[in-house]
Amino acid sequence: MNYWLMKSEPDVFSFEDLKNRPKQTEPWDGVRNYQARNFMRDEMKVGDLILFYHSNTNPPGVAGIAEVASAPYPDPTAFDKKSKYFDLKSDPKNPRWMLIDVKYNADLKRSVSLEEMKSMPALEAMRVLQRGNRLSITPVTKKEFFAIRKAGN
DNA sequence: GCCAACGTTGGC
DNA sequence: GCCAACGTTGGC
Repeated sequence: MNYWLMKSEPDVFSFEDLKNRPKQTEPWDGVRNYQARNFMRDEMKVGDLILFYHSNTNPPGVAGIAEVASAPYPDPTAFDKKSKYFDLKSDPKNPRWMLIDVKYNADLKRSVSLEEMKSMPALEAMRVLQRGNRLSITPVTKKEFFAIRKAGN
């Protein structure tokens, strides 16, 4: 079992949006960063738990818990000329962009803000708190995951 | 809206 | 293969 943090701008797709989906599941499309893709393609397994993080909002922070709900498969938006994520260079026979489905897992009683995360000793080495970090998907240690879940419950 | 950080692109 | 230019991310 691995643990992850995934960023989303709540104006675009929020934790509540995920919860309100008919199957509480959403394909994590539009990722166009190779490191993030590699995590989805090579390392994320069904049942892995995810800290669903709201970025570009006030305040930023972890809004809830999600889980990995599928094996990796090609991102269909890469082949859709009308999509803003269309990628001419992604060959359907050899897809460049892979994704997994993300599913609602559990609410937190309250969000855990970035500011609060920065104050928690258990999160000192957490990747998303390091300076200049922009990666939208990052691995999280078990200790970090449970420290945040506990703070929000 | 600013801007630091950082990934990608493309000329050479 | 270098690196300048450019685009994006995301906190503030």
